[in-house]
Amino acid sequence: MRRIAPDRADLLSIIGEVFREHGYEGASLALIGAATGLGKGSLYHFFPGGKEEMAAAIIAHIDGWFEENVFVPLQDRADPHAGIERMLEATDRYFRSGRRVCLIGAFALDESRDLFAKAIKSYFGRWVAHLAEALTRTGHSPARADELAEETVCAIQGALTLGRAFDDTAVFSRALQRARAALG
Amino acid sequence: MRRIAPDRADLLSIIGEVFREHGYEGASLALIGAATGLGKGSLYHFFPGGKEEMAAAIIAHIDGWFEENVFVPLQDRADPHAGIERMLEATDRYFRSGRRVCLIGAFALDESRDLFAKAIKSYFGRWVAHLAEALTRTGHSPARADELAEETVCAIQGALTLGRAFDDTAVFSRALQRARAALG
DNA sequence: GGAGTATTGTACCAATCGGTACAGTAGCGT
DNA sequence: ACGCTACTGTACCGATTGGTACAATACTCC
Repeated sequence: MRRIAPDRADLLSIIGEVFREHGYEGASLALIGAATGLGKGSLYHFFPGGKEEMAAAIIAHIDGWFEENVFVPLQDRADPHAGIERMLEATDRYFRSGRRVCLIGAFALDESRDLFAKAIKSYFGRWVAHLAEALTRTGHSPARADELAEETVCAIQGALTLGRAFDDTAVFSRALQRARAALG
Repeated sequence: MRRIAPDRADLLSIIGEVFREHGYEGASLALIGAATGLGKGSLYHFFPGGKEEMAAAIIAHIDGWFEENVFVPLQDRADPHAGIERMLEATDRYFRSGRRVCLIGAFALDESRDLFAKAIKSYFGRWVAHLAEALTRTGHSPARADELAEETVCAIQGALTLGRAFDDTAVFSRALQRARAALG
């Protein structure tokens, strides 16, 4: 009966979009099934832990992507400026220039935060910490680097919210431009 | 059978907290009933349109609060600096120094945005626009004022997200301090 | 105190929720 | 061709969802 042989990464991406669009509560198994083309049988075969395991796997998947494409570049000791630029590019790519919303940010807002608090805290914590370290390498004082890093991640998250509210991707582009100027 | 005679504002505040905490989908009538102490009979008496009417009424209620406490002060033509300071104080008060999350921002992220798109867009739009006007009065060019206003509202929204992720109200306080410095 | 309205609890509804059980099929290695 | 595992569809579960109906009670004004 196998229709598609979806590798796990594809599956996680699809399910991730459902969570992104509808939130944790709103993402029903019916919606997930429709989006993936999989019945409950298959879904529970891949994720015996059900919805909660799906969400956890997606968070881990996103976390892995950021680790590789955002956090690792920031640790470039040779050229911190290049690392920061690569982070901004990866961020723009990931959020599709503002067309996409931050799933982990959305989870942070409502009650689903309690289920995934550790992972959420770790994700944002590493983002800020690695950016701050890169900024100290570009010559900023540790205190100033912490401040700038937190400000930048706040600006990105806020721009995703406002961009979505206005249904206008330009908000996100402008925020990234400002970040580029402030960090450069 | 009447136990309490809750005025509508109190009722909206209580229900608002439920939506804030659980999101639109997650805020079930059972939760709302438990929080307010009202049965379905009463709830549907006050809000014949059900959950959607409740959410719309809450958005309007919040909108009204911001209109009065945030947007009107920003329109102070005599002393724009004082208006901006009053906006920052009201914002801090409203979000309880970061302990509270922005309901309208949360709605903007998930699918419930589609139901309330107009109201959400208007809320953030007026916030940015009135702040920008105040900034032109303090001597900024219109272009620079728009930029600063958008940046500030993004920073506030982002700080609410990060503050909640870290479970740390200091994130929000620092963001407001930065805003104060940038706008002053 | 009586009439009329505002408010309430309860019973009920079909639909959907997340989750389980399981028999059956597909695909693969041998 | 065989057996084993991976995968899948379907039927089903109890609980909960948002919503309706309505009779009963509380309150208000005359």
